[in-house]
Amino acid sequence: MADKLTPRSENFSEWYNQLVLKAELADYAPVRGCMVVRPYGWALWENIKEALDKRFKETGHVNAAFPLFIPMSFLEKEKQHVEGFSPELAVVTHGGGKDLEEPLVVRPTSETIIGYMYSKWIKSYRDLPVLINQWGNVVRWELRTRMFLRTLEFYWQEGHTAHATEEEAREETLRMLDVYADFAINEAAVPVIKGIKSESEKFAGAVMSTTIEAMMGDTKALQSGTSHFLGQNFAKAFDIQYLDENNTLQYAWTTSWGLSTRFIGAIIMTHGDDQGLILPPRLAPIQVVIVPIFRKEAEKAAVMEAVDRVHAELKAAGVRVKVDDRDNVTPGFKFNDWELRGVPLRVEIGPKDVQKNSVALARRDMPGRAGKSFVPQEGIAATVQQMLDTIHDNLLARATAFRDSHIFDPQDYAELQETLKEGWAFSWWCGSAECEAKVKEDTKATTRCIPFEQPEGSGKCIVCGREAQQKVYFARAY
RNA sequence: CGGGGUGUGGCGCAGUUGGCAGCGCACCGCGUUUGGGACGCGGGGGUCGUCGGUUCAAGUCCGACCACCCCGACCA
Repeated sequence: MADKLTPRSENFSEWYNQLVLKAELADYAPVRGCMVVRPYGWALWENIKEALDKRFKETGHVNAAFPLFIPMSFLEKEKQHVEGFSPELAVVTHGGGKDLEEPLVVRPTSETIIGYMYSKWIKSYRDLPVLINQWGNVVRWELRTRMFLRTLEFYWQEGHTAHATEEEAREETLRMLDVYADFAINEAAVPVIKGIKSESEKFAGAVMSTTIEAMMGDTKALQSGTSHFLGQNFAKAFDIQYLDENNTLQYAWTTSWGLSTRFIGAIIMTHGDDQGLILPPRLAPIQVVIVPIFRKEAEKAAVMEAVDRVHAELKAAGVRVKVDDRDNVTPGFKFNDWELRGVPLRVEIGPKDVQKNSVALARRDMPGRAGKSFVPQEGIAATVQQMLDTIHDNLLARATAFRDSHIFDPQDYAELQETLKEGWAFSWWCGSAECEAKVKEDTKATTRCIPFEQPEGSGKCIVCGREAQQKVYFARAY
């Protein structure tokens, strides 16, 4: 169950794969490219869902559920959309033992079917805005798959909104990107950069795509959430029209935004170390594990009394806590086991602690002796909660420092190529697709985003040397 | 779809010249252990990826197929 994990520094990719399996987040399914999300992984996803859902509700959104099957013809109504998605569609041609009249696409995303419904529901400016989110699964027939990062089927949330004006829809797009960034930073301790996708990187059918980009432990970039301004593209394709105050027929303006189980990959690759997973305290399914330690039966009663008392106290304070009372493995084994699983804080209670009315605390973000401290049982709940916050802050600070120390400002194209082997480049870019394509061809790195935060002035494009008005992040990406 | 690799108890693997299918881990039982991955003894578990061929005899040789993993072109 818990034999040695390949060190992260030795082989990042192998480390990731082993970790997902050993920490029991997920397992391979009998179908290529599909995964089973195991209870521990799903509990993590449930906490992600909860944190996001709360934010969606606070910003006025409601949940609904749209069907898994979409008529093939719907996908074809928006030109860019069908071009973008047709290579990766799963199509159902049979049902109930018969050929279907029209093939059904297993949704790769739901803009089309939701657009169709919105055209039925929206008649007047009084019906707007429509702010609906859906939690569900989608299928994209990817060629190359990896657990959580890219699987044929994945779980996500997709928000779909319709507005009376362009301005309002653009505001919504940015508002939800802010929600994602707030979630990533304050719940997952994953630092992200907000920005706009280039034309070649944007969502099929969008006018503008925005993204939060995070740097993984191997310095590759991961798009961790996206929010799209769809203009009137889908409104025109699906005839989403309303009468305005002046009794004039207008097309609505729509947005969509999504964050998927891929984010679990972001958490793993941002925080994990050679010992295994490190889960951010606010999302961890188990925030604190209590390991009882005793030699003889005589010691057991006193130790367990203290364990039960601390357990009850933490539970009452709302801490997600588990007592590891397995009697077939040693405490040493348990330490390693829970470290592998990324539990942020461990409480050890043994005979010495019973004597001194103390417990040993071991924080996961600081392995070994450095992360151990001995604290009184008195006021344990407050101590633990404070420690969980400290761990969150430390994880965020550490990840931010790592990222910032791997973002470079190359001075010429040769330097850019070198830079992209060991981090990101933040460079002036003229905006042309040719320059973007050249970098991709030479380095495999793509533009990740044009960040909202831009320096003053202008510069020369790192590729072609022409005048450039904006800086962009180049990086190898997942 | 191109390149590489692997299919043998749950997992990781060994299996020589074709001749009784093995080892480690995990699992079950008992006992001793328990503050950083415990130990002893005793157990259970396999139509060797599939199909076909060669042979007295195939995990092993030959052929075909299938699956999965890794690396590339596309993507949340």
